[in-house]
Amino acid sequence: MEKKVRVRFAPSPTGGLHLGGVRTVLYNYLFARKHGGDFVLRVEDTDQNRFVEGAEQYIMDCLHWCGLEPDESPEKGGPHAPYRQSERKYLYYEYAQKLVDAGYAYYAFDTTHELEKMRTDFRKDEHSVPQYDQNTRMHMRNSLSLSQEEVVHLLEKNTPYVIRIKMPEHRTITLTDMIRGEVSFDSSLVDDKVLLKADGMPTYHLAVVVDDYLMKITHAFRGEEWLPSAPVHILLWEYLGWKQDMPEWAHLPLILKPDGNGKLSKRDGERLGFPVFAMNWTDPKTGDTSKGFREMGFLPQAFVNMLAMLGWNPGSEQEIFSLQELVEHFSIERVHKGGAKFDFEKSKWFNNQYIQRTDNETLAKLALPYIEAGLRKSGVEANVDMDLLQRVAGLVKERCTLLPDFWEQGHFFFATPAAIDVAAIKEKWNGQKQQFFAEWADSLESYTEWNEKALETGFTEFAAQKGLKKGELMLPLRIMLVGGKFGPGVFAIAELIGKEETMKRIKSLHL
RNA sequence: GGCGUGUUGGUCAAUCGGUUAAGACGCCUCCCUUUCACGGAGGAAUGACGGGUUCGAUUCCCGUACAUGCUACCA
Repeated sequence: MEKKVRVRFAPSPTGGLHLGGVRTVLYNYLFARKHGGDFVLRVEDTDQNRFVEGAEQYIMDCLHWCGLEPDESPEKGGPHAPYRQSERKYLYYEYAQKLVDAGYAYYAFDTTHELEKMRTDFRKDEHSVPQYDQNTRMHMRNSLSLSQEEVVHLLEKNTPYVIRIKMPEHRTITLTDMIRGEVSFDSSLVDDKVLLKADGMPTYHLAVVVDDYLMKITHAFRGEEWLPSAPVHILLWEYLGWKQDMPEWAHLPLILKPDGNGKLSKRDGERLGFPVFAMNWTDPKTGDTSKGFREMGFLPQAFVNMLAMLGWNPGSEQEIFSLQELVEHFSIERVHKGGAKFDFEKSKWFNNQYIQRTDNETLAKLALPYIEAGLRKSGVEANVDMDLLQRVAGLVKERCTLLPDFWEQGHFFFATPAAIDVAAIKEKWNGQKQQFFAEWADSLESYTEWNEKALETGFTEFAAQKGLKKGELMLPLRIMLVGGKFGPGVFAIAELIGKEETMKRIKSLHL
């Protein structure tokens, strides 16, 4: 019988969750759902120096916002709890010790200074950087180079030590990656990675193998930056005697900066003016806040859809996918090998597409906070009629790419425009027009039917009566009602703001 | 420097050896709209470069270049 699919997202709680991280979550989630498997969230908090308060909760909040809920997590628990590596600390030592006993790993007593010295002393030329490996390990202080008595003595004295893997000399280690196919490494070129740190915590290398085994992970997705250390992990699976249970690997491509080169970083977002994190992230130490897609006004569905298409595509022309559709169409084999430059313009396009497809009632709820904030900012009492907001949302949604645009595009429905772009009509303005509008405004009083159609008909007839071209009057009317050259049809606007307000706005224009 | 990975238009990308090399974003032109958008029509790449293999290569192989990742008691 096939093993049940189990995947995991294993972030370090060190800061905000960026695009690449969310995409890794997404691919994990899609794969799990597609194969009826489990999606586990495991927190890799083994580095006490980099631990950031609140980061774990923040990550879970991001997953929740995106609608990518894990089946097992520190919060939810599950059959393999605990899901926080710091709470699993006691587990790892046993396996590290097992490796030492079997001769696959060794104790190393070197101090930071000794390591630094080795790296300068063994420097072969200007450019090469020596590493702790088969060429240097016998020159260091470890259980391979020291006599057994010395080792025992050091251990008894409680000398701080780490446990390092002993990389074999000449082995070609091959892994079959679901995205890249076969990738080979020469074991003698890989260094003796630290497995267990002096503080008793495992490094990523040990922890990921032990936990993936214990949690019965069948498919391991992670960023491409892990590919170089994959041979260490494969060896560990073998040395621990678990080779038949090793998950299938998939190393995901990186998300790159839109301009220049390199992978996308927090800095790029600040520099180029777009978010890099899923939600706002405030560093508790510096107090600095980095913008998030959520706060910028993205719909989570659009954000997720955009991310899915960054490095994967279904092979068809379809671009808009619900999460359910993504689950149906997703295949890890169609994930790209190469990194993709992030394009914020395309992200905005996705958001606009989603806004257009969202029903007015939902949109009104989403837009409400922005409308209220806008009103408060303009000193108007924020008492928004939800019924009106729904109709407004329907009218302006195709010109909104981000949620705050609902205020930009619709503020004049809720408050008399503060700024009137008189310059737009000043040149062609004259007394005749001034009079026309004054008279039309008065005639509005007698309208029994107040709707777009009646207004337009009435306006057209009135213009004809006065011998004026309707076309010359449309822009002025818009400026009076809206304040600028934008927005939905003028008569639809007049219908919504009502008779009284329409008359008031027309009459208040003086130039 | 070493090792790994990658390279189709400005960007995301289809093509699993034979097509006029899809489509989307962005850009430009036009239509619709006497606003702005949405929507619609159209315009712009010969596939990093050089060798092979093949009747035939963007698609397979090799080299070069470039890009990118790793090279921590960080993940």
